[in-house]
Amino acid sequence: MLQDTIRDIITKAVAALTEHGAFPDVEIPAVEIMRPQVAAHGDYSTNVAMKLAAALRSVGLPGTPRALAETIATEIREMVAVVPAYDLVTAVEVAGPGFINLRLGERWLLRQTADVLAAGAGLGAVDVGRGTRVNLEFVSANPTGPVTVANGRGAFLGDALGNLMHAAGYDVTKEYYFNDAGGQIDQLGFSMERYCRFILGEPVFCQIDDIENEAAPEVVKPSARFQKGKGGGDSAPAQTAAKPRKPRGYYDPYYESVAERLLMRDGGALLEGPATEGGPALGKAAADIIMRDIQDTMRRMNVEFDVWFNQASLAPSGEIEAGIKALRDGGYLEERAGAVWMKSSQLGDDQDRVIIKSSGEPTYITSDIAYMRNKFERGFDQLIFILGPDHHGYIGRLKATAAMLGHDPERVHVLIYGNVALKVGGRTMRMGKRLGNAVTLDELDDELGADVTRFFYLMRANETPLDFDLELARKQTSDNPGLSVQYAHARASGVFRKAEERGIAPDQYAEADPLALANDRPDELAAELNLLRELLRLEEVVERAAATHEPHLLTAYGMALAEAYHLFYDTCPILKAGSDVPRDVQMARLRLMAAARAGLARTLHLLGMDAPERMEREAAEAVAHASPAE
RNA sequence: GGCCCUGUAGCUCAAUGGACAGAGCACUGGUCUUCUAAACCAGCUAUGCGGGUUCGAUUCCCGCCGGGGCCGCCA
Repeated sequence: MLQDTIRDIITKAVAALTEHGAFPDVEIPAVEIMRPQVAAHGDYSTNVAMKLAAALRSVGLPGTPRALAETIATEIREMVAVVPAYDLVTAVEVAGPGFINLRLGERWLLRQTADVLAAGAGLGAVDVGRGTRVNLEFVSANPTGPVTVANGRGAFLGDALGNLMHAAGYDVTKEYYFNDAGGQIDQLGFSMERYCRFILGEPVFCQIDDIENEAAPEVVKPSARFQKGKGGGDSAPAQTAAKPRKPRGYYDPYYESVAERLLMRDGGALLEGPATEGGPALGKAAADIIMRDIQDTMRRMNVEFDVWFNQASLAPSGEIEAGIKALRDGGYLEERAGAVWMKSSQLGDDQDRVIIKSSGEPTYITSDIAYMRNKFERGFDQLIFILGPDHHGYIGRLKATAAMLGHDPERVHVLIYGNVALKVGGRTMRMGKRLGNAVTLDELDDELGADVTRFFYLMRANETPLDFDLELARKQTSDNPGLSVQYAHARASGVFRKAEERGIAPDQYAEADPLALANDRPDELAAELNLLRELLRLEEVVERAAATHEPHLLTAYGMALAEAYHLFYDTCPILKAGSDVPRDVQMARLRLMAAARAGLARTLHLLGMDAPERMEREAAEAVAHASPAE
């Protein structure tokens, strides 16, 4: 990595000086490399002289940061002049309170065009992961309803993070855990039975009253069909402050469609079995349908999973028992008031947890234990959980569970993302399945398309709340920065189409000498070098985004790369009519543009987006016509 | 009450303890007979409050104020 070479140079220079006794005998601080925010400060910067000065001062020795910086800078200058591998640095300056700033050479930068192109689809790949086996679990929404805008955030975060970690050298398995067991499935069955009987024409209307007795009216919104005969009409949502009680079952037009499919598939046979009271069989069958819906949604959003894991598979395989036994053998279980508790609080959890109720039934926690044990047994070195904002209490419990299973809790990483709210008509509304106003990911996809939706989600830092302004996103599609990145790629593709029309074949510029650009006008050269700097930065972005689990760094990079590309495009003509570009410059720019296009494509693919060859402009015009300036 | 996240430009958000706090949108001007103007250029405005650590704090620590969330023998 470029950054490693820079670090190497500085470290070696300091070490050489220390060896020659240039510094008194103090502990040499670790070298930190920074990317200055201001271009005038060079490409890389280090504060090692200031750290060294502080170390000297602490033992009563003299030495100002700037003087030390000058000494180190002189050594670096000598090294880069002599060592061929260090020829990338051409300028070393001391600035400010004692920074040492390094600048990459223009000719060296221009030559990197070849490296970027040679990297191809592996551009930006690094190997900090060294094959570490990572299990990345995300979404894991319950199969009791469609994926919503809220829990959909995990889908994009997980998918993009998986891509990033893969590029950073990790062996990543992306996994979805279906909670297709337990009381919620029985509840699903309960409402399925009602819907099925309703569809079959059985008199179940009276049961609406049951529902409404169980929850505040605004919580339950049965479909219009289900509601007919009530004559209630649509009353304005009450401004209730009271927390509504959870209704038994799930009611919303979506569930009616599930019931319809259930009936088509099983012909209502499940309704007649003796075991339908409470609806476990119906619930399981409905969950199967919903799971397929969720998988369809994920496919539509281009979110890929390697493993779809079913909670229901754990009990038959004996893994639940094995998990409980593992905790018991570890001495972590205790009986209290007829229930079995795990003593997780001694391992950092907020509290102890019941794992077997006094009724003898296991809680869902036993499944979680068995599932984590299953993951470790599959040989994963790291487990990453991407969870919604209401799950922060899981962090301690999951880590404690790992510890109780005999693993280092540091191998468990829990990433909690921020709340998602929809902005409609300038008002932000909270959503939730239980508030009955959840917007699904499919609906968002219909409105905006998978790529725009994804970019919008990935622009924010994980923990930042996401206010999804649907109207703005819909109306301003053409201004969406994500599309700007795709447009940059499409624009580059257009140039190559044009080149082909002019009879310029790829092999004519494949070997072009990039140094032909060294004599360009200053503004042209600046745009070209700026573009190369951005392209070379991708590996640093990949490394950091993977290490910190922050895919939004890549979207920010994508915008910066697109901006650098657009500036290059506008400043440096190649085939533009009326431009008088020498042949060798033309070829070198085509080669550079090929590198830029590769970088844009790679960035888009890492984000999980398409890199389009062309983009139509109708959409933008339609928007312009739809909202004429007043 | 305990715990988690959060407060940066008019709005939505960035900023591995660094130098002059950046983008996008919005707004105001300028660039198309030209490789796609879905672009480019110029301009405007910000770290909630008070302490502390540090050569240096948006970042780390403490307190206050404000916003969101979680604290079941539900899953």
